[in-house]
Amino acid sequence: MFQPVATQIDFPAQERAILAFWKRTQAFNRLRELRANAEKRFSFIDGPITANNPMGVHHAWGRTYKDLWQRYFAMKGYNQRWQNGFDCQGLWVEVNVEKDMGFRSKRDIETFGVERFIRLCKQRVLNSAALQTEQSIRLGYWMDWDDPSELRMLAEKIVANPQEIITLTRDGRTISGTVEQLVGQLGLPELGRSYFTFSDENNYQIWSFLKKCHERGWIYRGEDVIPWCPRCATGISQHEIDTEGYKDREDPAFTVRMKLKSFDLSHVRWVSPEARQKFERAQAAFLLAWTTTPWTLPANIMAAVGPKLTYALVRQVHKDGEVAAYFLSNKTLGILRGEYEVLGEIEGQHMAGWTYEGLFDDLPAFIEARKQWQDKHAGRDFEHVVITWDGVGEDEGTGIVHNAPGAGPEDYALGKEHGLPKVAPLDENGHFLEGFGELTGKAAHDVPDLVEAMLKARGRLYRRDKYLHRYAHCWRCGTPLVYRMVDEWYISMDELRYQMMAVSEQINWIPSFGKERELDWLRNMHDWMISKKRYWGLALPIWEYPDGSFEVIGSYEELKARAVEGWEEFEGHTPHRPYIDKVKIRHPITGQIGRRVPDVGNPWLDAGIVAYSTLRYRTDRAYWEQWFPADFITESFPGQFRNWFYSLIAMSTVLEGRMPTRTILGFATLLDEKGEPMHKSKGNAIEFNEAADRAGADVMRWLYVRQRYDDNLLFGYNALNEVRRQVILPLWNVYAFFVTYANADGWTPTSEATPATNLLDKWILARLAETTNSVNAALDAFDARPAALAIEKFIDDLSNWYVRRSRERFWGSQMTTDKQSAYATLYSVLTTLCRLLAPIVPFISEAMWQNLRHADFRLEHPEDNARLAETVREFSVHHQPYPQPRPLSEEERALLREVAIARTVVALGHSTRAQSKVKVRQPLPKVMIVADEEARRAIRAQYDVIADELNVKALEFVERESEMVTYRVLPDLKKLGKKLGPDLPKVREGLSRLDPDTVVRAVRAGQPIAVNGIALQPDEVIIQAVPREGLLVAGENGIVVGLDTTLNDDLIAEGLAREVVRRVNDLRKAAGLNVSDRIVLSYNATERLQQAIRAYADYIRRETLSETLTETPLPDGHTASESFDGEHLTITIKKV
RNA sequence: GGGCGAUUAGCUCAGCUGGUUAGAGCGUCCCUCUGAUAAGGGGAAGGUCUCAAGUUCGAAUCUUGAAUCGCCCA
Repeated sequence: MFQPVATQIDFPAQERAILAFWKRTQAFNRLRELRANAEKRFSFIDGPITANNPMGVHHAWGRTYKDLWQRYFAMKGYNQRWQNGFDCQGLWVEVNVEKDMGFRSKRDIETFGVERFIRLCKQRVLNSAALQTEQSIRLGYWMDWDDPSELRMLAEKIVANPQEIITLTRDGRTISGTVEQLVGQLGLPELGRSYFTFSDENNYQIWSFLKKCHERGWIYRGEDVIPWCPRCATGISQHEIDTEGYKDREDPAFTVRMKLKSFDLSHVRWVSPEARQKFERAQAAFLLAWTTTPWTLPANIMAAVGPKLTYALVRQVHKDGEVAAYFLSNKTLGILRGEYEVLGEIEGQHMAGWTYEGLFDDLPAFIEARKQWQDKHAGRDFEHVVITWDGVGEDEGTGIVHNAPGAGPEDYALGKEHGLPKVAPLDENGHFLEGFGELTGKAAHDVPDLVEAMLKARGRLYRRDKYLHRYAHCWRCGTPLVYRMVDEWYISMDELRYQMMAVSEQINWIPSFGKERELDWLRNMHDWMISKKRYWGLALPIWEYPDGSFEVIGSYEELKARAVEGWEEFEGHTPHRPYIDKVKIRHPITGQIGRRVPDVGNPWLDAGIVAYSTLRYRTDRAYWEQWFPADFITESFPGQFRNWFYSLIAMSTVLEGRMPTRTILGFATLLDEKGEPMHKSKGNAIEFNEAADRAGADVMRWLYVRQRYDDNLLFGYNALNEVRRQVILPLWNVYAFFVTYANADGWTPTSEATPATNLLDKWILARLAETTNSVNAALDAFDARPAALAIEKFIDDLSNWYVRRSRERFWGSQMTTDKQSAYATLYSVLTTLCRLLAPIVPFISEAMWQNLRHADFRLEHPEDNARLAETVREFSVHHQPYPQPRPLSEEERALLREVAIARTVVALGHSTRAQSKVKVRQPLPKVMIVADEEARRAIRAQYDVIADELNVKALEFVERESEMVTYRVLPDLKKLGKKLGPDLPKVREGLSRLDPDTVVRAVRAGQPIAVNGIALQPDEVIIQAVPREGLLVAGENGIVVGLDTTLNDDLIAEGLAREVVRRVNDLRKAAGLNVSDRIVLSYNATERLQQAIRAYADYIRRETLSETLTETPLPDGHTASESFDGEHLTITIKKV
């Protein structure tokens, strides 16, 4: 006996029961044991999930793929590592801890204490990891998970007392150490389970990578002007400003007047001689420069003009009587206020070298800058000068760009190029430094009004406008960025770039455009900025000496050997600030004392090293060799070309010059059902837990798996419900159907396989083999969608054809050979299907498997679970071998074609019935079919099935086709187009005039046809059969089906009998009877109906499991009364 | 500013190298089956294929331009 199966089932509840079953039986550990000694290995490396917040439904998408292929290869017998990863270090953790603690700046952290702050960061990571672990388990994701309660215990203790000695157990072994030490060992061989990028090994492995870069001369300290987040007080690297970093923002646009000091008018084309005189009478000449970042104006050094642009010289008389001359691009005159007069024109290239009075030369910062400049340049001063730059446009502004080399990246490069000084106005919090007068201490984005007032006081403001543009914001905290001149550490890409491109070429990118994207990124990327002026992260292993030289330390051991100071304070701690900062080293030659640069590392270093750090590259090279490179990695595409994929490839290229993975699968972005990004603040976000509770993990997984990789996934409950209805429910219903009848018949699986003789059985087994082949091929190619679609089609065939057509075979009370065969076939199909489905929908496949294979063990009973795990070695569906592909026999292929044709005929028949409004319940004398020889063979073979489906007494092939169809003869355009060209319309027209029947006869006889003097070969025309009125044609096979709707009394009576059967069975259902319950039936009916019931009494009794059928009213029982087809019927049933 | 891609039914998308009547799923409406019943099946309505010009016997498909929207990079 199987456990009874409910058709109305709460799938999420069932999933929770399966999770409990897996936990009690340690099903995952059994799988690891079963595969531990396998020769074949499938190496998957997990891209670490940011351990910062709960997991979202977008994470579940990628994690479904990760689980899918790990399970698939496990079933195929491959050994695996099953290691999940958490990304732990970096600004995102700091930002959240700051938020929790109410910190507003780095100073708050310093006041609070860096050491305590780092502990809070570790705590947040551990708590998030615990939550994400629980959620991943809920998704059905099988990994070597940590115990969430252990992680929470560590999280609590890492703050309470990191030096407490504790003991953890693993497989009966105990491992002791301080909390801090053990946290630093998470994921390492001793403790196992998920890797954490904050682990000691991960950090030290990056050290050795950086040392290797340094040995090649690629590490350098560079001064640059970079995007800077004033809140986080750190640089934001090029890698991090992705499109999400840009947001619309309104800024003030200032047009300022820069008063010219020296200029050369010899190239000016004056509009008239008077114009020149007018210019000379003006009080002053100005450049009109434009900017949308007014806070950079106090750092202005230069003004740039486009060398090829043409500038107009205009004269304006202002209200206060000032007569001024202005230079601005002649395409931007619209920016001028009031009346103006154009005096002349000059090319930008002739303006180079002109000088102007600085806007803020009176500020102490400028006075100081001049002093320093003069000290360096033998007393020579610098001038504010006009330079030319191709980057100047005239679509907006004035065609003259103000330039502040200390406050903009292009400006910085231009300043360098022209040998001009840089005035850096901002401190690390984005506030003005000393020497900027009233501006000092104010935030860059807060000063427009002040700058406006200062410019006005100096007579330099021309106008102020509002300007809406896309502006870079901090990707973590959303603060608008500034540009700031700083020292940062870089890895030079000069050589590495090309090596990385070569490595990227070797990788199989899915979808294939991924490779081009990565190569494009590599071609264009700047040197890799690896430093961050923060606290929580990789301690950059760079020790600097007072003379500016530096060394890179490659390991813990090396540092220990080199340490001359502070080692005692550091020892026993993870390599994080502040302890690591205590360690000092001595320069081997100069003897100077070096201290570590305070910077931490770019977090992508942490994630990129995992192909080495988690595979024991430093400690167990043989192990590494076994698992490197990965066979497969997968992450969401957007962003990862510059992030994880990039850093993974970079580090592997440096360390080994090899690809880190053979295949990279990328997929698009998850959006809400309307196609909009999910945001908590927008209220359209769906929490993972909520989705799992409402829809179930299997349903979610199916939605993910059937998604196209390069399309965004529009995720929502409608889509989920669709999957449930189309895939999960039909599957479950077939299973429930099987169990219901098998139990009613007392059927149990036998070991000997009975060869299928019934055509339906043979057919569904062939379909299963066909499906198995497609699914294997798709999954081998890491192509999830075709696998899901093939299974969907199979489930549909199973449910809507095999089971529907086989139903009657399960009904009789006797156990016949055919019934035996039907049970055996359906059982075999279901158990194979469970295995086929297992990697995609691990829960429902397990639920079905356990009942089909281990019905004696109750899933919900812990004692049964224990007994099962003891007695059956491969007790879970996930321990089973995956269904293997096999070639189909010729007979099977023929059968598949045959059924396809039969189903076409049925579909056409149903369609004609619908059109003629004769319901299927009413038997009809015959259908007439036009079909070619192959189709006729198929139809004959499936005669009974078709007749029954269509409820007709006979199928009849129509010999004289003209009874049912007329013909249309068309030219085969593909063939004739090339051959005839412009003559085609003539032939086309001519052909349409010929008698179709004559043409058909000729074509069938293989004779050419003459059309307007051109001979067409038989294969150059296409003959279409056009069904006559009331008939239908199937396009592909040219099959035409017509219905004979003539009725006689007998057919009508039979139709009425079927109505009665249906209504009785409705009543049975309404009365809550079992399908096998027997009843007594009484009725009262109008005349014609009464006669029909009498005539078909046996049939009705049989179809309703009625032992008696009488007109004597039953005293009690369930009664229904209905009218149909002009008749009236009252029935009463009673269970016996 | 540069590069790439997209624009097809109310919605989400197919439509290969030009070819005869442009498809699917969802949604809507109608019908229907019923020992799977909080399902299943069938049918219908719905499209100037973003716009304009060109190439061609023939253009959703190729070319050019425009518009709009994405993505990537400055």
